[in-house]
Amino acid sequence: MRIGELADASGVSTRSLRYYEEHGLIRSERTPGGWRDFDSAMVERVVMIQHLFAAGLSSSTINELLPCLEAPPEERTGVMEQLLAQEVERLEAKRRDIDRELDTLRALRSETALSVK
DNA sequence: ATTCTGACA
DNA sequence: TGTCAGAA
Repeated sequence: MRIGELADASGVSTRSLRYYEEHGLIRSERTPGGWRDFDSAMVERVVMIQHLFAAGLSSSTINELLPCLEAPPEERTGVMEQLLAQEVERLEAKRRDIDRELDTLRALRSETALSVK
């Protein structure tokens, strides 16, 4: 299938599909005319990648994760569990940062409110 | 009409 | 990531 068809089938823009390929997340054949030719089975893989990006993972992390997700459960090593645990930790740290920022802003706002009255 | 690459008021 | 250009 061509890139436009894959885009329609997966809901991922052609721009993103080319980006995925640039970063080695997906592969494609080329027609004599130079057009990308994807296997229709690529649809689910692309959707998976989209979800991982939405979770804030980097393309390099996704690249490490994909082999694990596609390998049969028996062959899955602990790297997947380790990577995911690491991402969870990263997001929790980010949340703590945001909470800190909220505290300082709320404190500043209450001070400001008092002086304006 | 569709895709390709490269670039960004 | 969108989008536009210029070419195929």
